[in-house]
Amino acid sequence: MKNFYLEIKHVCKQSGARYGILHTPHGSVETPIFMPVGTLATVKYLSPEELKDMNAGIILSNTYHLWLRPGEEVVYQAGGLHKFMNYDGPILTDSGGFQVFSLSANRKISEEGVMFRNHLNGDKMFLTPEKSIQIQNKLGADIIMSFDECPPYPVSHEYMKNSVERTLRWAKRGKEAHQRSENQALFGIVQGGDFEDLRKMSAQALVEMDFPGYSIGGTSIGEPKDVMYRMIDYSIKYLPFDKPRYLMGVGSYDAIVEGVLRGVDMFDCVLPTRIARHGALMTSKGRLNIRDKKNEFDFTSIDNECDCYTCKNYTKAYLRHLYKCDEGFGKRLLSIHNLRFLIRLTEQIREAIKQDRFLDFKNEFFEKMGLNDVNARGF
RNA sequence: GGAGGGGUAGCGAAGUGGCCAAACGCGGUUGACUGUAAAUCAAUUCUCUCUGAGUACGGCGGUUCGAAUCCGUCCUCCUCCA
Repeated sequence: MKNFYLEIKHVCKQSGARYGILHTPHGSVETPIFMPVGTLATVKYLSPEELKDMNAGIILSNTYHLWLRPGEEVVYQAGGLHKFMNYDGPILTDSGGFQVFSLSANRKISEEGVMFRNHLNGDKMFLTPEKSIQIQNKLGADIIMSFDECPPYPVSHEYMKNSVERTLRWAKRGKEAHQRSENQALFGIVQGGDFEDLRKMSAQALVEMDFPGYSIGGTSIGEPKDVMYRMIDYSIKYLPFDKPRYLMGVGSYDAIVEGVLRGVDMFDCVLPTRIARHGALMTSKGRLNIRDKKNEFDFTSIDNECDCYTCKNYTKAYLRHLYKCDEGFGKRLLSIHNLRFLIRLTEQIREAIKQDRFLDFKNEFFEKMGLNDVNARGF
């Protein structure tokens, strides 16, 4: 499609990491990019204006959730997701595939699709690759996802092989059902867990089908970090250079840096917003739990290196107070900070790539964050 | 003045002879959270020289092998009647 493509502007001579511009029907964004998640057509607690202010480029929404409420027909008649939620930047929708994993207690997977009971009232629902694409066509995001199975980690080679093969057939079916390929970019999703041969098979088969972009799925579901990085390597080596690569569900700052090093262009994650609502913050000195008593009389900002609205205007003592009183404004301020932290991180990453010093940047960053052990939990 | 009902850990509130350092909720302290079933979940919350010991269920004194639980007495709070 003409109005969707990745323009690779620079490859870091030091690291091989890439800087680019992703063109979409709703504007262009720089990559590598971190995309905030707004499952129910809203990034929880934040307005579109606030997202713009923090330089958020693409935001996510979710097929499964919008299918249940308010229903894709409502969004369609509203004029599509952009109009419905008043966000004129690029939007990406996930296919509902991840819910097959996260709601796994109530589901049954077959060749045709997935039978499951929804989380709202237990109604039986049946989602297929075609149905997922049809819903996403109606929602109208700029980037949409194939309907995949995201098997848990770990799982046997046999199970994973069957799953990957089925997910490939689902990708093909979804691609054939896609009615709006001129203005919605459908991504294929590489699966295969920690098995190199299956990642290879998955990636090569998807490339054969020729998608405008490729996602790497099945990561950040409980596996150790070094395994996650291996999964990325196993996948990316078989993906075309000129197409965007999207690492799904990854949003810890160390994994973003490691992902970029391996050639990832796009990241999304609920982590910054969810942990913000729970009082945990990403800072240039590592993790901070705002609830802790040590912040009671601390009248400094969360992070003196941060340029976000929250850090410019509010103290830890005040934010702790709002948190302990369960005030929505506190969740909003903390969400703004964490999102801006990751977005600013990607800005720094892009700058370092352009300057051919991304490896130096990575080493300095890990040093600063105290992340010497690859599996240490920076976040 | 009379009748009745209460006083349990920071607060509320169960328990009414041994399984009670005392359920449960709130509050407090801390941890977790990765394509959002998440304003959620978990741990911890009398003291200490802590796989044990010491104090503790309004105060004091009894009964009993054993009391937050039974008896006496005092203090105190609430409701109703005068």
